[in-house]
Amino acid sequence: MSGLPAIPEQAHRFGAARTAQSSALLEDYAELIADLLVAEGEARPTDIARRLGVSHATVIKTIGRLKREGLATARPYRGVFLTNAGQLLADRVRTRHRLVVDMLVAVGVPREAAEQDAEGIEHHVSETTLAAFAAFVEAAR
Amino acid sequence: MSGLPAIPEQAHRFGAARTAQSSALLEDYAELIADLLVAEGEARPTDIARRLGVSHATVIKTIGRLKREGLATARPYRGVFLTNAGQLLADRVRTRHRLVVDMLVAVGVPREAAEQDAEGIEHHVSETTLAAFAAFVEAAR
DNA sequence: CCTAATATGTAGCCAAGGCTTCATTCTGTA
DNA sequence: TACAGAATGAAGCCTTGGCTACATATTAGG
Repeated sequence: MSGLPAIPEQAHRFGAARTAQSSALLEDYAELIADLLVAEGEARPTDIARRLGVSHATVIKTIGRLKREGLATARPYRGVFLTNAGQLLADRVRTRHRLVVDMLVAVGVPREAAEQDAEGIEHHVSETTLAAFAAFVEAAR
Repeated sequence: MSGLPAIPEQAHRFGAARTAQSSALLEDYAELIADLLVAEGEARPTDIARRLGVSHATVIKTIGRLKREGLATARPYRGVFLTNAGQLLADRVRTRHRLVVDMLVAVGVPREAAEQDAEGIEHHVSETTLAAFAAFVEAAR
């Protein structure tokens, strides 16, 4: 009863967590780029770098990956834009992010800690879990 | 009101999430090794590999890192053991893991999804948030 | 309109965390 | 007890996601 999970079960869980992690960075970029486009009208590598707290070179390299994955477009010195796929991703991520924060707050987590922890948690919330959060937050209002 | 967070604020959040991620793997290993020691009396690289769903070579390399960080000891062909620091980490991680699962279940997440998502979520739950979870789960019982 | 400051991009380095391949050591059983 | 099969470890490769340093392009002020 208190033992370990079955091996295939446990291997699958860890594998899924690794998969989620590998899309986390692209999700963060998509959301941030979308936010910058709304707030500032443009998304420049330098601004992205400042907000992520990394060097601009790192950002430029990652933008290349976003392009390879069909999520963004960018021309030299002209800023970054999202493709339809990128915008869709950003929308999903933003909705999920808000819901995670709301859920944390609803169970009593202080706002500031909720905002902080949501930044990492959000990437590991499945559709099933998200639906449960939505129902819970709704009921708690 | 609906704009972006302040830059230092946001950079700090992303930075903290990256830091949390970098300790995630060691936390998983510590917890799994502790569980194997209890359940089987020993923690062999092959068993660890099967449960994580990675190759044994990857595990052996990571065990080297655990040793470098003072969390584990291992002699060739003799299995892996935890140092005091490693055992402490494992205990903390296990407690946190259970609490995350319990909280998810308490807000209505199906058990299976809760177990799955907790595997990724747990690494991003701060002490503050953990305390709130504990209070919430307690009250919900 | 020139020039200094800023932004962008390129190159090359590093560690982490995967992998496969191959050599070596155990170990259980015929 | 010998040996086949399983476990272990080492080596070398790959991608991600960081970094610094340097070169180039853009832009804003005087």
